[in-house]
Amino acid sequence: MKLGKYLLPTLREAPSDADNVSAKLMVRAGMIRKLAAGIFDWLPLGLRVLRKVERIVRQEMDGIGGQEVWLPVIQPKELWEETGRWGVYGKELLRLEDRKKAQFCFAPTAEEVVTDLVRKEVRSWRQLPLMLYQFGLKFRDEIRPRFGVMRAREFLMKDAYSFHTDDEDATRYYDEVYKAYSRIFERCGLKFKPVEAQSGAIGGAFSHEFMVLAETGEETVVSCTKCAYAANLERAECKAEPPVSNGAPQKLEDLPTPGLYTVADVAKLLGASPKAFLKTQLYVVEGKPVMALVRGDHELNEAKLAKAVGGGAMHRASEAEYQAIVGAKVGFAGPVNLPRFKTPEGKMEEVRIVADHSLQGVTGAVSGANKDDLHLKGIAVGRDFVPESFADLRAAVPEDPCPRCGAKTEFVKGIEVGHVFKLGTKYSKALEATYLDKEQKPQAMVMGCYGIGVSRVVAAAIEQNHDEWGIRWPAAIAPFQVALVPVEHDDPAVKAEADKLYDAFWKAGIECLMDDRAERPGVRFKDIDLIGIPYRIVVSAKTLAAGEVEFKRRESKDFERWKTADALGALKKTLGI
RNA sequence: CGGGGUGUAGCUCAAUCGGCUAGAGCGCUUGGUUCGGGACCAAGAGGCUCCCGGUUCAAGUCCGGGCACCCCGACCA
Repeated sequence: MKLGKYLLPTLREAPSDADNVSAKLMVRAGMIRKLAAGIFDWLPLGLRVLRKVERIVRQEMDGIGGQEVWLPVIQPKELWEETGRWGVYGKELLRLEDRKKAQFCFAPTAEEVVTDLVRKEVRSWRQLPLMLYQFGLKFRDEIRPRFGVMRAREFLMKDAYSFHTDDEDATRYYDEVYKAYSRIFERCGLKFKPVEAQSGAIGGAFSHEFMVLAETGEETVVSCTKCAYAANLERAECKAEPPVSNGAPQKLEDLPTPGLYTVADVAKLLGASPKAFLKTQLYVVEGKPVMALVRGDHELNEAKLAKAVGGGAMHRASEAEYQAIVGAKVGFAGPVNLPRFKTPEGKMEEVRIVADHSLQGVTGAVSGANKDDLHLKGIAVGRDFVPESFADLRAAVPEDPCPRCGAKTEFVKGIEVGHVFKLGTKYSKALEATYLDKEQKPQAMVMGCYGIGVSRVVAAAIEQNHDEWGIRWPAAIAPFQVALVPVEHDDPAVKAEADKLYDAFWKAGIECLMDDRAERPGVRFKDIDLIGIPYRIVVSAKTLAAGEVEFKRRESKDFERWKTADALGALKKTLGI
């Protein structure tokens, strides 16, 4: 490719709305342009990188027996109603209507469609296992798109779905995909870490996320400094701690606390540690109130709470809901003497109480009294109230030991680029995707699903590989392998040599970008650095006089001189081909 | 969806208390001098000042309404 006619609009300054390093650099390097919030044009240079990543992913998917398909982005409502997700997916699902008023959505994922295809076309155990994958445009109407293509609304995803006769085979295959994912991110030149994850809206038994480690990542990973344990903070387990000792069991007593509604305020009044408190938070799950309790010095983890209460639509109680449930101002709720509530059907029911497992056996605790300006002290868990269950409810902190080996943990930031789920039979049962086993009995297929944010990988690679001058592409995903810069563009000898090398490189299968613009050398060097081409060859009258060209690596300040006749061979050696 | 902020040339930004023909730098075009790390000189092109309405002799500037974008909190590859 020659730059003179290549659509590569590089910018000296980043637009003010580009909000992180990769977004700024992608815009400056002429890879992308923003069309609307979370929606981007991909220009030729950006698309080349995207395709490079895509090719690596495709090779690895094919390598584990995947078969590429192409599924619709416009999907009928009926299919989504069969799995119940039309109702639960929420506003993130972009819904559309055709001229006949039929309802559709723009694909945010494709479990429904692929399972529908398989249920119609696969009947026998002999056809399993089967893995189908695609590169598909996805649209998720994110509340707040940001960070360029890293959290876009429209993005390119590789989504893969596997179908198995039984759980054992699905688990075996999950492991194969896991390994293939590791190879993909390695080949892309990324420093990454697979971590245990929440399965979220897609559902399923267990899952892992692949995190690209970068300071600017949005995810927090809890990682053991000794063993292999790593988990998304949302999911990081906390071991039950022995009950804090607050002295001998005490009588339950009123504790007037006018205007003091935070744990910190009341602790100060009492001169007690926040550990002696039962921190109370109210949620509404499937329309019914739930009280969640953690120790005063801990924070609640909503994802864990959701799991503990059995899933379903959940939101934190609003101020009005809170007051209706406990009959007191916010800050004065507690598990003791909690009033019953009236269900929509008019029945009176106890409010469900779930407590963090570190609260088991605690005595002498303090909590709200469900009356304005009043707390209770001397609470004994189990004596004064009995929670429905004890569970791991709190958010992990860096001080927590590793739940596997007990060693020190650390928190690191990551960008989620891939996610593997073991789905089980959630979708196959809902959509009746069955096969006939050897005894001619219909059985639900066991499924797995596996995603990679292809466009996000591009941004993540930049977050991890850049310097003050611009991008530094890992060789495997660089848009071009080498840049060729003829310094004196109007010198016939220089031009002839550059053209000769350019042709020879392409003939040898080396992707070469020649900057033949009539710009001053400095401008062209800056642009080549900005767009991050790994290697640069400069042809100038000066070096040509010695029958040489100059070679430089993007990450290095040093130059090499190559004889023009050896340039192709030397470059091939550098590229390992 | 709450809370905060910003919309002026392709990009980054000015424009005093409401007052003259809305400016600068970069980029773009033409000519010239330059030519190994974002050169210089000269001449140009380029604006529904986000949109609609209002106040005023006068609105980029004030008021009302909308829209877009960005930032801080709940979802996800």
